[in-house]
Amino acid sequence: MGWDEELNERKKAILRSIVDDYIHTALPVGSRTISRKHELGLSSATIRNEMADLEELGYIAQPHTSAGRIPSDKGYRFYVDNLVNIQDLANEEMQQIRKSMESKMGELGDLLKRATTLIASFTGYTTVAMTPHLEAYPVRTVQIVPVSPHRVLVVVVATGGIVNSRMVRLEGDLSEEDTQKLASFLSQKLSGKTVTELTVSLMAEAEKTLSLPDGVVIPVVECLRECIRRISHSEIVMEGMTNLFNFPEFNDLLKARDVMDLLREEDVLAALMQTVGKKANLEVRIGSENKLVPMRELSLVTTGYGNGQNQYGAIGVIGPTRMAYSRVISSIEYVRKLLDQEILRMMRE
Amino acid sequence: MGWDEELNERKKAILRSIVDDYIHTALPVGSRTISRKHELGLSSATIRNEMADLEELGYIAQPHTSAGRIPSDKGYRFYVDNLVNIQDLANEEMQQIRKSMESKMGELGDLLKRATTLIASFTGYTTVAMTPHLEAYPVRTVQIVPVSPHRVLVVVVATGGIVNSRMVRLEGDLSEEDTQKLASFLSQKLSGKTVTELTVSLMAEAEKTLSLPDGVVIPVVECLRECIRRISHSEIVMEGMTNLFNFPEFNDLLKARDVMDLLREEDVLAALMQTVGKKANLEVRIGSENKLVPMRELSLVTTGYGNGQNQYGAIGVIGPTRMAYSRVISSIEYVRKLLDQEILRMMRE
DNA sequence: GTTAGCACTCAACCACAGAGAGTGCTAACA
DNA sequence: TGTTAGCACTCTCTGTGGTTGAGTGCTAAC
Repeated sequence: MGWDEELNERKKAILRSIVDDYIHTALPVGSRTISRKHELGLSSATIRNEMADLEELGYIAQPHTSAGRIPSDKGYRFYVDNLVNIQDLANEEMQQIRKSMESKMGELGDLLKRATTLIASFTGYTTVAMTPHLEAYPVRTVQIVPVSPHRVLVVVVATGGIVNSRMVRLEGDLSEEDTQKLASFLSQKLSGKTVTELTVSLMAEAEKTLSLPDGVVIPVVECLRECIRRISHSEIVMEGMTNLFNFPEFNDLLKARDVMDLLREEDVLAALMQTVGKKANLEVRIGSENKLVPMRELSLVTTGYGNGQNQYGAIGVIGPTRMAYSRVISSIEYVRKLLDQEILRMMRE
Repeated sequence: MGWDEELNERKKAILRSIVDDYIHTALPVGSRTISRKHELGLSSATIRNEMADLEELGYIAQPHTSAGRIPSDKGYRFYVDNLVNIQDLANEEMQQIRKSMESKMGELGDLLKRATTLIASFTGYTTVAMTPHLEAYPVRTVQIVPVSPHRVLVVVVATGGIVNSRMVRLEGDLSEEDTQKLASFLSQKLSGKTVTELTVSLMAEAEKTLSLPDGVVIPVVECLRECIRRISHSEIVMEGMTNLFNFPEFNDLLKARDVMDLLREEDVLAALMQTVGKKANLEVRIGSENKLVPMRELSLVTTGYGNGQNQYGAIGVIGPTRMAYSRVISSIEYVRKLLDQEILRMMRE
């Protein structure tokens, strides 16, 4: 990318000024504004000339002839890659986040929820988080707890404090002893497995090996399958959805609806975040860089999180392309750091 | 209420026409429209006279001098109490609902979610449901499942298939045997209790009676408390939130925001629904009849549900005061009937 | 008691002018 | 040669005034 040569220092400074200004006014910014507000020691005329160049190169655009310039997606991209100054959060802010993240009896879900809420309130945008996949969490044990004569609670414990349980009704009776047998059989078969190997053959084997009463194995295994599905099915947490209404770009009710509809669809969000999950690093997708059509006017800042090895969920911030990238990046990075630590702690236990 | 005398048959017919018309056009309805569309055999002039009376009595109002009339809250109230024709759902519609509600391995949460989705899609409004209180579900047993050396899963089973479980980390060791002892102690103490009697004295008693290692009882009881809190804390399910955007009354972005903010607050919704929970019957709150300020321009149709005795949750439909009351009432009533049946079935097992 | 007719009201729509912000271009300047 | 002042030009935005049309209330006739 010959970008470094394409723009001299002065052009970079002007582009930065335009983006910075536009990010917090949402108004096209003119040459005079820049020459006054930002101390570049240049007259508006000079800046006009440079802006004409920047426009020709595609970094900025004019909504109409007599308006100032707004950054294009390419402009934002350059800004994010080369110009943005990432400032650490203020000390009190970091402290506030740390305090909120410290959990006494944390389960992963709670923790993520808190992290998401924090980022949403610190950035003022919509924040989404996804829990890790099943692959990240091999099954540790399966327990079966008798509840009433014909009902048992199936509990699946995976590594990392992940638990899911579900009640199931049995067709036949199940003695205390048989319960035990079935549970340890299933535990043994599934322990360490990360993939759902709950095939028909497993059921057949269970029925043959254990000689249990009819109408017991199938419901239990079905239930187990559902539990594992729930663990593996990445859960989506979202906070600050209505934050987007604060921005003038969504004053148009039609656009607002589109975005709302997008955010309402958990599947879509999940798909969106899944593409991130594998990578740990911070990623910024600006406007048209997004594949999803309704996201074309939005930016998405994401990062994976996890224990530093292979298990990753993802967090993302969604806002207008005119996004306070600096603030978003520093917030999300800091929260992610703490999140990683907490998870590591939880896994170790 | 001298309403029956206040309005003669003709006035009632005209009021009904106005409400019916306004409900599906959202446009102020004029005298000519009524004399043409609805077959009352009256000229527009006559209707104008009657409308002047209805306005004086407060049933309808004029947005401005040269506009038609729109119903007032009082008008809607009269309509709902005296004029609305509740029509049963079509046979295919009922069948569709029945099919969706039939659950194979139903847990209450799933069932409610499905019911809510159904009503939202049948009415086109926002639908909210609340799970029943704890009082409805006495604790049956407490189970403690060992997971790893220092971690156990606490499971609370209440009547009616309600289960909640939560992982807790222990400070000290807990043998298999002690686990058993503690669980049966807690089960015994809490069984049948509907109120959380998890006082400090209980912990003290447990520690004295059972002579367990340090750092075990307190975390477990804390965890138990949390489980019970979760069961008792009415959960809110909502569907079709964005449906409201379809209505012109929310074209104003400011109003839309207000409503969104209202709906986002689970606590507020919970409070709203809780006032309904105790009563089983259908209730309609129109506009200003609502206590909550942001609800003053909305209507809320609610009904309790349960097993016919004392345990009630609630379902509600939220929409503009200009709501298709007939359709909403028939939908909600039908779903509630099925829901009651399902719950009764679940409780019996 | 009902209806036709008429004058009146008022929101909604449109056209148009003026203001203001910002530009591109030219010519002067360092 | 790069920078700047000046100027004509463009285009949005705002406010104003006139017109249209729906709907009303009132009066007088049926």
